[in-house]
Amino acid sequence: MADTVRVRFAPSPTGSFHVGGARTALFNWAFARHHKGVFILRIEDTDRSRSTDEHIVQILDVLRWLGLDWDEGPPASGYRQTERFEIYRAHGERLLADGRAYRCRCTPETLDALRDAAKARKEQFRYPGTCREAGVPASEPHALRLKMPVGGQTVVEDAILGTVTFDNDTLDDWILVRTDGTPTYNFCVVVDDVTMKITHVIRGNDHLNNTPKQIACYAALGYEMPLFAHIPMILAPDRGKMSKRHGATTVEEFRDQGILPEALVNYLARLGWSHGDDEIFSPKELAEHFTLAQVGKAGAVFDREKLLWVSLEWIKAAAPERLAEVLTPFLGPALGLPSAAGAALVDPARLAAIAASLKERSRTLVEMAEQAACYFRPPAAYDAPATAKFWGPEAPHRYAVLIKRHLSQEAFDPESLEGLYRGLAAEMGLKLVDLAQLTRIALTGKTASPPVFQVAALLGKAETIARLKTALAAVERAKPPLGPKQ
RNA sequence: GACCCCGUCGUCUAGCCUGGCCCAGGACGCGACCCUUUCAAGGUCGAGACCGCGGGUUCAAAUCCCGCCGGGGUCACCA
Repeated sequence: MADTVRVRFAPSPTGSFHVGGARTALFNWAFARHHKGVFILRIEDTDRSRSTDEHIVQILDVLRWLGLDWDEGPPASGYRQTERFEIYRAHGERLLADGRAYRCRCTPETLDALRDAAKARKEQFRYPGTCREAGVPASEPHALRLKMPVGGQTVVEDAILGTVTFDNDTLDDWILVRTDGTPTYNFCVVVDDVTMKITHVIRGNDHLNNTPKQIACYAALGYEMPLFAHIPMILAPDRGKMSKRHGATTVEEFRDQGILPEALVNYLARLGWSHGDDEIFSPKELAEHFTLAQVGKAGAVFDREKLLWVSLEWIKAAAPERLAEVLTPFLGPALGLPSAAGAALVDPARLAAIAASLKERSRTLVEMAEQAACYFRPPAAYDAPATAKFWGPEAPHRYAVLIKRHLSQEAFDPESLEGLYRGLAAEMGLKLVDLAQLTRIALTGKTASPPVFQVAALLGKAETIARLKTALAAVERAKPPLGPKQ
């Protein structure tokens, strides 16, 4: 390919950042990186009433969080449509001067009436071209319309869908510039893509029907067309549109749920794209393998379960130090404290060790933080099924022995502790599990936790013994010892 | 309604272009077993798709052709 690949992601800042948008951004990014091209971020904020600066900031934040770095775009100027009105105006004038566009004085009311009439006759409405040859003078209020070709067909050679054909007679003279002088979306897109020298337009399937209109605009302007690639939509489990009703839909929500960015990127990539039987891809591998030819045509249902699996895979693969860092903000909330409180709770090294003990049993950082609670405070209560099963008549005696042995235990690392327990179990004629579960309940309040010896080591000798004593007191309260021990 | 797109296990998908290696492979989820101080993780095995339906073409079709049905998208002086 002689020319450098230039692609863009062009969100409109009118709402929160949807995962569908994230995937479109991702495919563009991966395509650009794969071809050593340029990834451009452009803000489509022509809709001034709905566009807000907060949404723009949000878009930049999310893209950075996802690791989808752009080569051109904000904060540099010139990448927001509101900054580019002069360019659109000039192109509109040129089309008018070339006779490729014309002034139209039909009012929205007139058009609505025509639309209703067409609907009553069960016909599809198309602008009848009333002003096409009317030579409406500039002095009159007017919109600018593009002269669409009459008869024939417009063919879209889509990199994903193949050849898509539209009859020109189903297309009408659409509005380039409104009566108030503002350019319409379809016009801006064409002008922007052309002036930014976009080579491949990779966008959602919902834009396919805009494509023939835009192609006519490229032709009228005398510009070369980019290649188009329309990617399939992301669907809800009922195969409809994804909405809040189905749970999380925005990138921020997944971030708040404790999904790692590379996990979300990985999952989104596999929604509609594949590389053989491979499932796990780092962003770098994505860039390496991504091709439009391997993007599917059918819509893909968003499956939260699989996302969680991918998330677990990335948590398992993450370095403990990194986990400690990203886990910190989740700690406070998990302990019922303000989110800022988490940072003061532990030093990074200890938190890294904690994260390491939790990584293969946490699908999200939220789950990890919840499971980490036992490292920061004694159990608030003992799980009822657990005590029912393990706090038998012999429990007080065993706790007493455990406390005594822990007191005389010097080395408090997992291996030494395991040795202590194994020796003790043999001595008492018990299975390791009989002792281990008692300690686990004392330490965590539950029957499920990371390996107990690891938990005890992380807690330290003093805290471990304190919790064993608390548990002993609790068993005795619940079930007074039966006669003399031994 | 018109136009456009899509249709392989519940879900994501490989295979389709260049028919036979596919009575369809992988992954998630599900079930069983193994491992094991618990839960996970890991390992092994299993259930699960008449390749939307119906016709063709062909010695041979998930793969090519036609029709149908189903789903989705778009039909603004919104983006």
